Amino acid sequence: MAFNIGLLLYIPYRALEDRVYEAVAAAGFTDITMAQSRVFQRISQAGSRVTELADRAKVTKQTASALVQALEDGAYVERVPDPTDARASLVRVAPRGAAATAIAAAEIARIEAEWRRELGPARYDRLIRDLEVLRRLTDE
Amino acid sequence: MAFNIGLLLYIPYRALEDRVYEAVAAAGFTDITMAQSRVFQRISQAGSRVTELADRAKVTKQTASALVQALEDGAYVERVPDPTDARASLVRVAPRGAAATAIAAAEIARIEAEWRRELGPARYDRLIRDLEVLRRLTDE
DNA sequence: TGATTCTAGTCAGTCTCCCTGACCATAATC
DNA sequence: GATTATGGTCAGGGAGACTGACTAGAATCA
Repeated sequence: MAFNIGLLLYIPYRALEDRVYEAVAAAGFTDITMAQSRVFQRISQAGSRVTELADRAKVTKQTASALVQALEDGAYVERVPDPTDARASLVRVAPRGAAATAIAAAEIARIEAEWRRELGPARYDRLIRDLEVLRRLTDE
Repeated sequence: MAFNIGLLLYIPYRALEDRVYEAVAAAGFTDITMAQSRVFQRISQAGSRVTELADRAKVTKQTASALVQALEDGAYVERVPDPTDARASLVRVAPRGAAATAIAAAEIARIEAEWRRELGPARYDRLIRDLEVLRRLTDE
């Protein structure tokens, strides 16, 4: 079986996501889904609008809206009115969301350490830089 | 916004998949979905069993079975009885599937050429090798 | 200013994906 | 020969994501 670059990107991605998801669930955050976390990851420090999250996660705003609603129901995020636009609201990470983020970050750090050990630090850092180039190219 | 390695893998992957999907659809193969193509990609030359495809694509065999059924309905694959096991059948790529594969492969080649140009050939090849290491590590 | 157009977001409906649980038929094991 | 394991399907359900239609407020422009 020949692996194209797509699969080479996808397989480690999927493995990482699965492990993070399990770690977060094991810590008691069992009411969060991957789709929700993909949106969640894109919330900026100052708070993000639903439309903004939809664009970044490349889903429709209806989908983003439903995912944010579920995150809000689970107390992972909170919505506050946007002071600059009465139509909009800002989605912000709530304390419970921050707690889950900490668990996820710890697991990601663990995985990165494993991968870094496997490839060697220099090669790993280079890989990150190269992927960053592709990210900029494709994440317009 | 800080990008963890997960997002750095996911964003280019997603961009590539979207482009390939669009190219395939533009060539007239509009009745195929991404989930179907993820299973399709894992069919080996000699034919693969449904259970095997499920394992490789990391979905349940029920899911794989339904996706193979849809691919069969669209004439992308065909199922033949497995001569070595009366319970099993072998899923094989059918002519229409091969035609769609050719379109997809051409688009992937185009994207790879762009990425190779962007990174430079040596750096690109190195990236592929590094990703292959991660793939082996995570695709047990 | 007032009318038009644009934008943020929701509601409703539908389809696909993917899961769990139950089950059947054949194969492997003891 | 009985039990257990494996390949696969059927049924049912929840989540994700889409399109289309709509409301409220913002921006534009005549």
